[in-house]
Amino acid sequence: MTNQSKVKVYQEVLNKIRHFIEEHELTDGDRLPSERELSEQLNASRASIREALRAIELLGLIETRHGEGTFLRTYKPYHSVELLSTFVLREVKTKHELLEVKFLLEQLCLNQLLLSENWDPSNLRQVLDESNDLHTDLFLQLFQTYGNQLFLKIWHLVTGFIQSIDTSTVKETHYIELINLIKSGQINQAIDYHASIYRQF
Amino acid sequence: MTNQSKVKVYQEVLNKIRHFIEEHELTDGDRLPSERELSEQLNASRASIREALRAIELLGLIETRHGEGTFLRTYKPYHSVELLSTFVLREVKTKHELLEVKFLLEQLCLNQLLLSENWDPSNLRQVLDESNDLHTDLFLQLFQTYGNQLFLKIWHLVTGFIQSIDTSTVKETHYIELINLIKSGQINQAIDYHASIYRQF
DNA sequence: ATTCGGTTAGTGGTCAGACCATTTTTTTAA
DNA sequence: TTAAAAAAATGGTCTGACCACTAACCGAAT
Repeated sequence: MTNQSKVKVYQEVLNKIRHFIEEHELTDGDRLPSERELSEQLNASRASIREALRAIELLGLIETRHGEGTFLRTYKPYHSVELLSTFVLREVKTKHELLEVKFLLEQLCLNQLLLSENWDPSNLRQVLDESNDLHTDLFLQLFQTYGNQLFLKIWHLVTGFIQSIDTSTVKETHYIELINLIKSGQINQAIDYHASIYRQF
Repeated sequence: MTNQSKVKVYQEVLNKIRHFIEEHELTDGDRLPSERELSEQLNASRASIREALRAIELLGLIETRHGEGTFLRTYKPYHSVELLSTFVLREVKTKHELLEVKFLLEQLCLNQLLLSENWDPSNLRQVLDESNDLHTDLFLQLFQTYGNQLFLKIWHLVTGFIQSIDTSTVKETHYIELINLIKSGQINQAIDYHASIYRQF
């Protein structure tokens, strides 16, 4: 007898929905049959249909609109990252590791920007003047400049976690100095300075 | 009036479960309260509880055993792979972002190992000989060697998502070469070689 | 006292049906 | 013709029921 024989209804439903999408060649924005229709067509209770839909909704594969229906949606792999991270981090939540990863990501971002030829650091918006959290807003802008959404998302996530367990802040003057180094094009010095800021932890 | 105001019950439940896990410091293998208990404690119907649990089950965060209960489980990014791949094959931009982040994380790992003085690359286990996925197993070992759990988990997460949308593999010989470079201590060359592997994408 | 076997309580798995909230469509009335 | 009202369709949620599986309990035979 096989060990993992029992396949749950909602799993079956997922497969059938998959096939349905392939058969009908549905793409982004297209509407799936209603939950009640699916219930009949796939021979499962509406509760099971919903369990399946809720699962792929959390994955970010569909979007539901009350009163309208269920729609395919552009897949965003990092849709559920927030949720995942909370679970993933439950054993790992040491302050040191968080800070280290955050630092490494930021340094990596600076390095990558340094390597890209068409980056003009002087374009950094002056909006930073009105910022309450210079560090976060500065790197938010840097990550956005680099352009990789996932990269930004991961950093943002780590940053959020740190702020929830550690409220210590760094003197603003440090970041003003860092910003000046960046804007004047001295990226290597900026990277060193950035590292020095973290060394105090 | 806000547009996305309505938060669904199952999403609330997910948050509450998250908090529960953190409060009670549950870890892999620990049991969650039964669905009926959760239903009472979290003030939601069992149906909603199940929608939440099914969702994170699909993500691979929990495991349910009929007649026993619901248990936390080591996160397995490979879990929902087949499902995702069918949905995801369109939309290339995110794939590129995923690959880029994966590459950057790996390069970062190599770089950090290079910087650490007490690392002896010759200690790389030969177990890799029996590997089905040289790349993954190699870097799994490297990340473990570096020792930052969070760093490893993030990489693992990204890797899992990538495998769900891209089954293309790289010739084993490339990794044998890479491993040789690492083991012989030529880390800088290894980093270059690693980059060259990714350039083909 | 020990062991075997059945009973029972707890748990996840599934379903049917009801009602609400929101949106769309249809019908009705001005 | 048009605007308001009603109806239908759809997702959101809850309740209660029943089944299948597991583990713990308990009594009877050894």
